[in-house]
Amino acid sequence: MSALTLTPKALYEEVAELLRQRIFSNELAPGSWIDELRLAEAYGISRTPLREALKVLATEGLVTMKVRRGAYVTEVSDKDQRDVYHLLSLLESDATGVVAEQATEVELAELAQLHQELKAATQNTERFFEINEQFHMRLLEMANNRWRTQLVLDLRKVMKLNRHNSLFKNGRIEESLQEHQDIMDALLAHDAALSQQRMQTHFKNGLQAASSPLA
Amino acid sequence: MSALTLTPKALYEEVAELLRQRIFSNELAPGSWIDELRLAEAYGISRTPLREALKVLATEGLVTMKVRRGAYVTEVSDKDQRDVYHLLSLLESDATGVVAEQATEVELAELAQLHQELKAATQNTERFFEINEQFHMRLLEMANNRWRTQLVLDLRKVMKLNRHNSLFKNGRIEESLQEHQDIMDALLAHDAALSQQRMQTHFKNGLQAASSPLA
DNA sequence: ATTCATAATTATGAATTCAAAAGCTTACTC
DNA sequence: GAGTAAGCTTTTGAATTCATAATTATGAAT
Repeated sequence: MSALTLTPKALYEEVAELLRQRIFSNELAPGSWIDELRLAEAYGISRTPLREALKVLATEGLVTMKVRRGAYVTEVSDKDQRDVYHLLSLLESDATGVVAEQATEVELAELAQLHQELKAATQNTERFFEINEQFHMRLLEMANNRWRTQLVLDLRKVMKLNRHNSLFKNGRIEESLQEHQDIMDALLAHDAALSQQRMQTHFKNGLQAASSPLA
Repeated sequence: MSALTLTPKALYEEVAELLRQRIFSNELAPGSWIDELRLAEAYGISRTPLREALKVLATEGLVTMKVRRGAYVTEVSDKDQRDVYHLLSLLESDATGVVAEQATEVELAELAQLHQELKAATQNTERFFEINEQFHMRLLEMANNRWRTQLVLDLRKVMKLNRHNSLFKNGRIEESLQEHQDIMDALLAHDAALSQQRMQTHFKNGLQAASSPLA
């Protein structure tokens, strides 16, 4: 028997997630205004939960609210992009240090497993990207600070506002994989400082790879 | 002629701020449920903007929403407290390094001025706390990364959920002031690494001072 | 007296309605 | 033809209304 309706997520939450998807897919482009009536009708709901969702997205920074004008998708400048990326680097490197120190062998084995899957996915950009994100998020969870995990989740959302993120500089995937290998090695050796430093390098290289900050 | 109604803040924003105040003042204690009808009546508004405000606070982490149950003030455990504090230390130290490198002499003079005011306020705990916060926030703004500033703002809100934060271990004010002096010196010398490290020390000592993490 | 079932009450979630501001169209002036 | 003002339309903001889940109260049975 399957557990249906475990916690029937609130409607406004579901709508918020739908909107995020449309924003990340660029269907709702940065700078474009959000038509409440049109969207509510399209989703077959009233404006009330939609407006609640918009306020959540505004707090996350994905949309900007103007009084009596409505909401538009936030435009992130190149500087914003770099600023957010800097914070991701800071937070995730810190988390990596914690994991190197505190993770159990079982947890490290799980990361190693994800790393293996990553290795196997170098031919499939989409899948590589996906597993890469899994690896990063799983590591964060192991670092066991829900606030940091939440911050990183939110910041990654903002990064996704820029569409050309999913493109890759030539050879970046191989480079990225090697960096992951280096990180993995340092983690398995429980070397906190080295793990942290290598994660930092990983991010630094990701930024230099013009348009693929998240791999 | 004064500029009234510059941007007549949205009602839900004003309500959110009122709720934050009540939460920080412990009038709405952690764990207690929020009665929408009662509050809306008390504020003389309908439930709609109140509910929007609650969703914002939920995204900030100040309240927790349970489907079909409503919202209650988030309870932050000791671990949460430490976790959030760790992130504040990380983010603010990083900002301090940036300021040491990039701040103009005019900006540093402004910080020095705030430091002087801090020095003059050691007899007034309330005021010391206030200026201390001003110093930290002004420094953050100078570090010029609006995303980091926002994160710190949100995290500091969460810290304020714990009431006994405003108490001070004996002698902590003098200690804190000296640490600020050390930070100020390093900043004026444009020594990024040292500034950063001293800010980290400042936070570390703040945590050890049992119940006064933010000074 | 305690427990369980059912009815009444209350509170939340969401749709609908209403008010008012912003934007747009049209017509008029120069 | 450009500019402006009046009125019309659209859209947002907020109150109200409605539906339903959750809680509390009531009462019967063991």
